[in-house]
Amino acid sequence: MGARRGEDVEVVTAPGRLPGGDERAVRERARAIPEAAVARLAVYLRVLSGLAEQGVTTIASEELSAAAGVNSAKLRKDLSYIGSYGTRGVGYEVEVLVDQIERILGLTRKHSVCVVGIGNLGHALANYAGFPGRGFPVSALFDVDEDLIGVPVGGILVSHVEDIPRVCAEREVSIGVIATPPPAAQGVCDRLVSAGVQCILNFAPVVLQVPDHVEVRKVDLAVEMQILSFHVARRADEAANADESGMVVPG
Amino acid sequence: MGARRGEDVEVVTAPGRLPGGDERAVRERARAIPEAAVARLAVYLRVLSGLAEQGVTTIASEELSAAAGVNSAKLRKDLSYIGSYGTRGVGYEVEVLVDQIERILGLTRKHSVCVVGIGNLGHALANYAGFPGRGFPVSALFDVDEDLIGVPVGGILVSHVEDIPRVCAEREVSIGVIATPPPAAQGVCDRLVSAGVQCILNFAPVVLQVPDHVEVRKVDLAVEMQILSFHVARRADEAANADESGMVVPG
DNA sequence: GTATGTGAAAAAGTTCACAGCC
DNA sequence: GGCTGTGAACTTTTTCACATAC
Repeated sequence: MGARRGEDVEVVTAPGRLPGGDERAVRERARAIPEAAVARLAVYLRVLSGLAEQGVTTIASEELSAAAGVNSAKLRKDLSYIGSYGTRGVGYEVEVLVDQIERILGLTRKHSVCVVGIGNLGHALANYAGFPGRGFPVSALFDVDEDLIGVPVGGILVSHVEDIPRVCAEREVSIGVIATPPPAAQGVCDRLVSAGVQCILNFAPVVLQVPDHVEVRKVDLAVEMQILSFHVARRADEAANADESGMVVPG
Repeated sequence: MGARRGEDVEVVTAPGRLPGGDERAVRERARAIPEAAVARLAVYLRVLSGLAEQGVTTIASEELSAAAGVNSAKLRKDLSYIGSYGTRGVGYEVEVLVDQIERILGLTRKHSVCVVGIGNLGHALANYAGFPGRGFPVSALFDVDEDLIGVPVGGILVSHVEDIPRVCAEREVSIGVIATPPPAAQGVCDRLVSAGVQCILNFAPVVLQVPDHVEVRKVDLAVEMQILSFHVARRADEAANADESGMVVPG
């Protein structure tokens, strides 16, 4: 990522420092993109794809950031993590950004997905044909319900949860989506992990315990609702306070 | 690396700084619970409710934090934002924490929810009878499809999107859930806002534009998948690098 | 003139470590 | 002894502001 620097700002290595691990740490850090920035890059990508479809070829940070709901400094900083692809005085070429973000996010390869738990939600997920933002083909479905096994959902036959290891290996599943009832989630997770799945998207309201090398992201409806509830409450408080211009709060 | 700030750089207020709004800002800050902590409080609440059901009456930060998937210092800090309800040398009373967290999150009152867009996902959401973590009754459903209007889903009749203002007012909806196709989302959002809904949970892959007083949270499948994809890719990179530096890669 | 890219400052969030209380 | 509560240290993330390039 050839950000060129006039001079090498040599890190004046303190003389007593770890010799071996240091360089690698530095390289890793240089390569590292903040987690928060990764999430936003995905958003920028979607906005950019939309723009490309509309025939927009060039865009300035100000405009792109507005469309993505962030401020322009943050957008530029985020983009700077992946390289320097803009033109000063002009802006960014939409197509270039799309390509670069896709590269960074690893979207140049396909990631097979399996969905475990074909209830209401699992059904909905399986039917998101090809999963939002193509590149994530759903290639296996699992449930424990005998009545569902062998039934096609969104074009894929449901397999039994017991077969997770075999089926996931065969179909090279790299991402597992858990949409089971809470009590089943940890067990399913363990099976996925032992099947070699390294990334899990968890919709079950449970905190999954996984080994370090497995990445879990969770989507938690109850938590989201409660956060909103908190904001409703706070707003009510603020309104009350504004009213009184100050003092409050009994235990 | 030498940038330590050992001594108190006394904040000699630069004479050019805003003096007026300062006090209020300070007071607000003192009262404020970090956004990140709010999300975790909701998780603690769930874990605690489970414990209470199992008859556990007292728990130490170490154990509770393990169950919630965070470290104990963070847990204690988070709890400290809502008050001091623990006993040194002992731990926390489960019931007390449940009550206090519920109070802070505003769960002592009910929040009526409406779901807009009764497709696969909306259907699943509407059927989450009473919504995860009771206290969020679904009290209205909306769609544009004439064939759906008047049909009961999860016990509630679907209304037309045009009726959002009237129905939301009647049923005192305080949280709107958007599960429409992307192109419809902003329009629906505008309607919800004009109906006085101040909190929105958005499942549509669009960045919603709302006035400042409206709180939006989004659940974005595509983004979640892409973040996982990023981690798959990074892992692959790391494996390649480790290879280079002579490490043994596990199968 | 205009808009990027980026050090440096500020803010937010996390972890440490230990005084204080049981 | 054991565990909470919390200032202080540290880390990460965001914002500022401007040199740099077109």
